[in-house]
Amino acid sequence: MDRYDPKQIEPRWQQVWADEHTWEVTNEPDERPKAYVLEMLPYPSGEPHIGHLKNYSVGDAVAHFRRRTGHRVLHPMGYDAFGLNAENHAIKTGQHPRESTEASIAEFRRQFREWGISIDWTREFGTHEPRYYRWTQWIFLRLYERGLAYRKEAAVKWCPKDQTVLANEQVIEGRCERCGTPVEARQLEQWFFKITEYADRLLEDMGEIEWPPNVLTMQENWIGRSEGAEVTFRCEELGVDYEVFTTRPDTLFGATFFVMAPEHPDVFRMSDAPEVHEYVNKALNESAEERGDEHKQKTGVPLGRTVTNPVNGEEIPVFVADYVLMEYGTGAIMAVPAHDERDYDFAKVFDLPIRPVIDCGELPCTGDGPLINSGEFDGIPAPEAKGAITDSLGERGLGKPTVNYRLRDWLLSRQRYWGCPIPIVYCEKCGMVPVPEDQLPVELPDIDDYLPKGRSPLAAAEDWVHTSCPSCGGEAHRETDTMDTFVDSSWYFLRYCDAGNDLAAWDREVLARWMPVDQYIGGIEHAILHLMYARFFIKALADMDLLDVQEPFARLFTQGMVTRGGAKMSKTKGNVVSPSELVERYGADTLRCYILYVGHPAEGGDWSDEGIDGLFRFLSRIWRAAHDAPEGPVEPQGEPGALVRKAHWAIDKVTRDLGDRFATHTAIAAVIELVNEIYRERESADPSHVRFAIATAASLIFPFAPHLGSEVYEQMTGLRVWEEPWPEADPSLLVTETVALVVQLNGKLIDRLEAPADASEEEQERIARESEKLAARLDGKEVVKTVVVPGKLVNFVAR
RNA sequence: GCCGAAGUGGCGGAACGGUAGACGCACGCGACUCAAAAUCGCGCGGCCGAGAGGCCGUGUGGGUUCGACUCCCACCUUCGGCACCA
Repeated sequence: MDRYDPKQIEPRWQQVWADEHTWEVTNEPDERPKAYVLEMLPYPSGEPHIGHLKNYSVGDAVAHFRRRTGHRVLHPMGYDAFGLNAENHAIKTGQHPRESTEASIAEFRRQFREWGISIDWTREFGTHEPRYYRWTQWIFLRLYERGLAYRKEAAVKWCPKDQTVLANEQVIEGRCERCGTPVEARQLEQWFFKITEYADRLLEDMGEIEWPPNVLTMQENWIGRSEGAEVTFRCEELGVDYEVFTTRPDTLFGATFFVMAPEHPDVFRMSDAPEVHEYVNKALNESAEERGDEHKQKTGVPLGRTVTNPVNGEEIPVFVADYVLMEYGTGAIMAVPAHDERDYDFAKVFDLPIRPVIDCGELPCTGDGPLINSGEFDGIPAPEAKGAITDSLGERGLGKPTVNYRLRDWLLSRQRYWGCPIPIVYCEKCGMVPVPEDQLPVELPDIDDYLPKGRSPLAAAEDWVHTSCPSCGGEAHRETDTMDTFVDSSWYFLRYCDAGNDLAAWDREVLARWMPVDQYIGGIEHAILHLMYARFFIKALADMDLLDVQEPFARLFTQGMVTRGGAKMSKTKGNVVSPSELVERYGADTLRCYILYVGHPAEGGDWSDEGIDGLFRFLSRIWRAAHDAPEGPVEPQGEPGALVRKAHWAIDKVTRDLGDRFATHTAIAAVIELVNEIYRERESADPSHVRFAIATAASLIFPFAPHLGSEVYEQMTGLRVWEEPWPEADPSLLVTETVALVVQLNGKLIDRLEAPADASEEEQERIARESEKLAARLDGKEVVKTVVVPGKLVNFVAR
């Protein structure tokens, strides 16, 4: 071999790592600190794309770095295997989702090996395997026992194309997250997880995790906690009290009407008029998109009734209007047109009184100011008045402080086939009965027709559906909905810790040895969905005394999305970049380095393979330097020269970039600089220095290009680089004897002079004053001030 | 509309308030070669200048500072999240 040939190098090292089980770790404790490094598990559909390569390249660099800095690293892999893609494929082709999914898994596995990712394969599983989903069902039953999984009829989001309900989190701008179809509202009985019970703890515990602030903010906004008051408006004619939620009890005196959502159960009780029925029906049949259009003019119908404003006894008219949402607050609002834009618009359309009660400028104004037209509260600043008015209502039993959330409970049932069955049976006598633990898993039966028909395709598997009641033995039928795939991925990281355990989902002690995940790595698109669900699961399981952590992921790194032509890669758009061709052409090491070099991995960007040649050249240069290297020891002999200093500089730079800030791009750039220096100095420097620099370059590039790193390091030292500790920079070699002292005049660079690195401020100033350029530029001007930055520069301020 | 991030050469991108453009791509020149590729070396923000050198330059306008890509204020543009949430 006389040129760098990844086709020879890469398979050889992959074989070594497979044969020797290099990346496997046991669950036995040892003296090293643990590090659980995890990338989000892939959703196996087709073959991996370049975004996967980026994700696992980042994670692998971290895993290697942690291993070589003395950690016992857990770095496992699995597959989020249930889901709609495989099922839709089955509808088209008749191929069982299991077959297409497992074919895809085989391809992902093959490529992960081809990329040289350092995975402990003994812990691998797919979430569609009964040995895994048995425990997903077990967790469901624990949540059920605790009242955290429940069935309820509610207005839910329905995707007419996928023929299934969706969680709120899976509706993006009124459309189905998966297929983009506008969703419809339906009144259905469904399974929910009570994530709202954890809203406050999901917020509070954000202080305990090191996550990107934008992700925390997104979750915070999603949870949408707002403090306010619950206020009672009584309808005397009906003799019914209606509660409303408001964040602005200070504006109560300005409430001039009252509005109910079309879904509010009491609308027809208020008025049975035909126009009311017509309006409600129309609103209910509108898509979320149509109804939510912000430019739409306000519509509504008066209900011919009044309710009493509790602060002043005023009778105000009641309307039904679709701008009020049933799912937030109580589904009814007090309307304050002077201080709420929506109420203002509505009042304008229906010519309702607009009464300012806060002196805050032009109406409608939502800001603060002193109260007016508010009786005894006049003059009080609005923020203060909130409490005062709420207290005064409280004394009369007509209001109290309360907190509301935007977050809704997690709707987890899906009317689809390819998912984890919900382990519940319905018995005519006993009602809803959980499947006993020893009868798990409830296995997914094979069926012929995958086409959804508004109910789960499982309902057609009659032999499977008909069963006996675990409680009384009588006739019963199984739940035919399956679980949202986000349930599967909300606990997979726990299973990796104890993947082979057939007796339990995990052994608590083993779990305690690995959890929490020290470094989690994945796409920003999961900022809310997966990352919030998993946090909820861990908290719920901790409350059941089943594990010992409160947060699953101690540190999170979100990589930016790789796009193509400005769009997210997808098979339907036909813009997927497949890594396998590029690996074929350049080798995995080049591609891995390239994707980590084009920019900080947290940044997204449009894919272009321009520049990949440069990284191939760079790795070739390392290889060739080693190939042509002189014989001898790798320990630098004699006085360390520029090359040895450069090597230590690179060690320091890569260590800081990788350890502190995931700056893989500047870390690789530092190794490139070192290699450039090797080429400049290799004729003139001491041979041992050259050898040391080459071995150092191999050692530093190893986390990014593990095959080449191993190859060159072995060639130079006879050792296996992954068994060697991470190099340490010698601080004495990071400083030089002389520095280029910058001379500035009024903050502008005018000269550079050589000065001793340890020169005192006075000496520095004296040296700088001798600058000929300074003298020429000063030209009679007077220096009025001198600023000295030790070891760096001297700035003369002159007029 | 609200919240957040970002605007730097032809391109991807560097730069604890202290030498703007590291490193790579593309491009140009040279060496090697019969030649080409590969490789090795050099150059490469703009303007003026034969050169030495000078002036301008980090989205726009202001401010703080001896000194601002970096901090503050306003604006413009792009991207991401949320969006009739009371």
